[in-house]
Amino acid sequence: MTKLNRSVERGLSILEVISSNGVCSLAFLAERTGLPKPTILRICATLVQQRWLTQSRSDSRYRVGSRFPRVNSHPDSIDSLVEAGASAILALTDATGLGVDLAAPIGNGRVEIVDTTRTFSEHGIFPDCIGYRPSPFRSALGCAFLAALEPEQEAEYSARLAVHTTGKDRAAALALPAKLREVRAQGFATREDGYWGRAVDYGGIPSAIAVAIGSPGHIVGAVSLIWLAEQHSVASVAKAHLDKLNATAQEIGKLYAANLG
Amino acid sequence: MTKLNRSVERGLSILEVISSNGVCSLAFLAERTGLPKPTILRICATLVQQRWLTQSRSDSRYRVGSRFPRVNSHPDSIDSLVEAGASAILALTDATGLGVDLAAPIGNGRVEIVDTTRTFSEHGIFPDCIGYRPSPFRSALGCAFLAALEPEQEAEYSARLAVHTTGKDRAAALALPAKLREVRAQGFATREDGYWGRAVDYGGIPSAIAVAIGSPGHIVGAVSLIWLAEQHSVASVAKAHLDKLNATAQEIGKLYAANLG
DNA sequence: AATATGGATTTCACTAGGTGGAACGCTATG
DNA sequence: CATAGCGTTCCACCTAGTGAAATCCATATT
Repeated sequence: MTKLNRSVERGLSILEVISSNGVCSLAFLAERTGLPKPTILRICATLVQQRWLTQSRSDSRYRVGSRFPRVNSHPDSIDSLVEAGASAILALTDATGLGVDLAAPIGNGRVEIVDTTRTFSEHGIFPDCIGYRPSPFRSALGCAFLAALEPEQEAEYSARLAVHTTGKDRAAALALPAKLREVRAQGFATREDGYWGRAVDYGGIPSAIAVAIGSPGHIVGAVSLIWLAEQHSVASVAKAHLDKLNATAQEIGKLYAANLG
Repeated sequence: MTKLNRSVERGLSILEVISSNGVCSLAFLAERTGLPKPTILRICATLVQQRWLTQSRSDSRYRVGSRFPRVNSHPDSIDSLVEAGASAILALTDATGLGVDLAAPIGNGRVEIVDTTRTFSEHGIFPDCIGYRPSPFRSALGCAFLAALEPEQEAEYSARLAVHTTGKDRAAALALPAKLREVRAQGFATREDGYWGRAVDYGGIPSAIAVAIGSPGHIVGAVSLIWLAEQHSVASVAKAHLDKLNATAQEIGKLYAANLG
């Protein structure tokens, strides 16, 4: 058997973690890959130098770079969505007292968080989530997006997503059809219990509900309300704020369409 | 300065060569990257094991695998094009005595060779080119395709292509606008002198002329005539066969449209 | 202001892991 | 049958990668 190259293996696993999770800190990469930090630092430095990754100047976290052969993403449409959503999500935060996340599809059935109103002092949840790509199966945003798609497109994406799925996500992927039926029935998606429930990353375990933005067959994103699980139940937040969340989604959708037209 | 990781660098350069050139043999990779073959073999074995590459069982050449975050390709439309072109390119070979290549766009401004009539004994040029992605700037097929696009789409693609361009291709990329004007003026595209002119890969230095298939704004591919440079000049082949080449392109375009309708 | 915390980064001695020239086996060509 | 070029294997060499520990640095806490 031909020998393999360990460094290349490690480089690929880092690329895979970043490409499926979006922006990643060194510590997060260490946790996910099980590699020592200096090793990751050197490999990431190489990837950055080759522009497969870029590194944020302020917090030195990594995300995919210009040379990464990405699935056709539409940076323009992401910009439009952020612009369309800016004031609406602030208003929703004011009205509810909760954090609001805005996510855009990135073309492969997944979404990426593109804006947020979270602040640590107000919502007890760390705000540095922009660029993060939550699980398509287990997160509120991811499920809201998938549930709103036309059946054919949903089938195509979920088949493609299943290929790259491992570990806990695998189980969630198998349970997806049931979950999406539930989402459609109740009119909003929820974050799976325990999903990414590392208190250290949030300051506390979060709960969230999310709905899609757009009309069936042309979904342009998703918005969510997010709060500390210990403070409110999903049911109570849904009862109190779901209508506002839906109104916000519709407003953003309209504004988005208007901006493009 | 943080140290870099040489193996990772090498792995990336291999991925880049394969992703832009399509199917690649070990020897081709060795030539392009300047690395010794055993090193490439080990790195490719790693990439194959991680499914970033697949290796053809018959001739052990490499191409992108299921884990490679690929640009959306359209296998269906490629199939249609091959079907639509099959008899037409055979007829063109019969009529001209030259080799004919058929290429389809892969969605990022580049084309991939999807069928050929080349046989070594008849045309003195090796036929194992299917799956290969010729340079968008320097090959006849690539330029014919770009020159036929609408200005906006051409601008978008060439901007995107320029990002990933290095070495000799970089110079060619800068000269592209002039080259495309020339292509439009004379009605066909030519292979750049010396482009991949390694006699060893062809049995001899080839020349080629190419035209696009389709109507402006909806280009579905390109066809080329290819021959040994020492046997005919570009001018003489164009004078003798350009009309047949154009007729073939039109015929394939019509058939393609009919098959889809 | 001082202290504590938890990241990112640097250092450095060690040696596992990668290297590549040379040799091999195979297949197609002449 | 000889040749050429390919992918692949071998293996002695030693560099290039490693990772525990130390250091730096920014932010939160007292």
